Amino acid sequence: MAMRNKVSETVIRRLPIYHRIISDVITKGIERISSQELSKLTGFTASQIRQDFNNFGGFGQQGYGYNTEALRNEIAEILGMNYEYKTIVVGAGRLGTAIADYEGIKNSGFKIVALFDHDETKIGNFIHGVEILDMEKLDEFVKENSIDVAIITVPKTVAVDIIYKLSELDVKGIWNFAPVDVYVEGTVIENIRINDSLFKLSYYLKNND
Amino acid sequence: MAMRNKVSETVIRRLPIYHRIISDVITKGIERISSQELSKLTGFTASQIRQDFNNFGGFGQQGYGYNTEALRNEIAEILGMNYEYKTIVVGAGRLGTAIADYEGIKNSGFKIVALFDHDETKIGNFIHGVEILDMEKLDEFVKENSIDVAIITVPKTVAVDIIYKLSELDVKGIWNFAPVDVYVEGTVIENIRINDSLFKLSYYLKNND
DNA sequence: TAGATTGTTAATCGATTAACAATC
DNA sequence: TAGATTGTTAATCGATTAACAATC
Repeated sequence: MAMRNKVSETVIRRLPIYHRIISDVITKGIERISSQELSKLTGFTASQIRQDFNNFGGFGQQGYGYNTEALRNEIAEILGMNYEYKTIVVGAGRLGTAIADYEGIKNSGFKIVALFDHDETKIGNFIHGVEILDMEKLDEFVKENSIDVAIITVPKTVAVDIIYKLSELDVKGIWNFAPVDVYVEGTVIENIRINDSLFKLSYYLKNND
Repeated sequence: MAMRNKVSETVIRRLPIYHRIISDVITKGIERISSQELSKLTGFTASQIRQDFNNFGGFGQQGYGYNTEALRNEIAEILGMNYEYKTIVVGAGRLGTAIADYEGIKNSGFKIVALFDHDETKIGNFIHGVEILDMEKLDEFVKENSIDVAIITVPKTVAVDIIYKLSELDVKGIWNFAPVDVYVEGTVIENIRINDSLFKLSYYLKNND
């Protein structure tokens, strides 16, 4: 799988969907699948699916389709799911601990090594074997353990400063759950605007047809 | 604000962003704003912003720009944020309670009236004044209280069945956090694939330029 | 009025779909 | 081989950007 011209974000957004659906199919013991069948499962057109895959190289075989195992591995490789990222969770409230607890995280290559919080009643507790540390020790910990990724679940008011600081400390990726968009040169930031999705629901509740 | 031709989902997805940013601006006491200034704040082009708004009617004034208060109200109206939806949370684990607890929910017109769980140690507890009820009573409760919206935070394995059931019980909207895509005729379902966003992060960590 | 900025039409760009030759 | 289905080019569609007349 050689990487060529920049692939558009529209395509990247579909890759995790392909990965999930192909994984489901593999679980059912199915070894090959055509773009036609994938179309039924994903709702995308067969043509689009072939186009998407061919951004990264030819994964299929004419007259046969795609081998499900091979296809899943290719997509996992493209998405970087085979790497391990040392990850911390900043903010050990309900959301932070929910995320630390979440099955999907572990299987995706993000290894959570610590949580951080100011609350003294929380410090020292363990969430699924991972300790909650004092927020005061954040800088030191990040430096000493060369942390790759931080998941931000602190309130909006402090989130921005923490993200700037983590960027300076050379954290490479940020998964930000605080409802503010932050962009920092040289750091990959995914802003999760959970609220926005709720408004979308609200819109379609009103304009349902 | 009269509604005309179907507005594309691309536009709808931007509306919550406009709403959030205009709200911030209002907090700062700013009363008018041009598409040019909004462009700087949102990262969308001024032209696109004007196009987006004009899907719903002319909110601005030539030579002046947009009145921030009026604009926010128009967008809130379009998004249906002025309605109140009777909402339940199905699954009172860490994620379910985090969501029930979440500031953003209350301000967006979704009023959480109950949580549901099987776990007897949780039943009867209160999260921010909202009681956790026995999952067995879900059907009865939904019927008697004409629930509009359900937030699903139960595991994947049971999520699909619960969503089908809720649809039959006439719940109008579903905010689904289980990592399965569900579509049911006549019910508005927003599937939140929190995992997919993580994979996107993973991709950009690998292909950062 | 003159200046500013919208609303809207036209031009461009990018993404999706259709079609089919290549080939397993 | 014949049938199936990919990989890829060309056609279409939709979304974004540019431009500017309308007008506050």
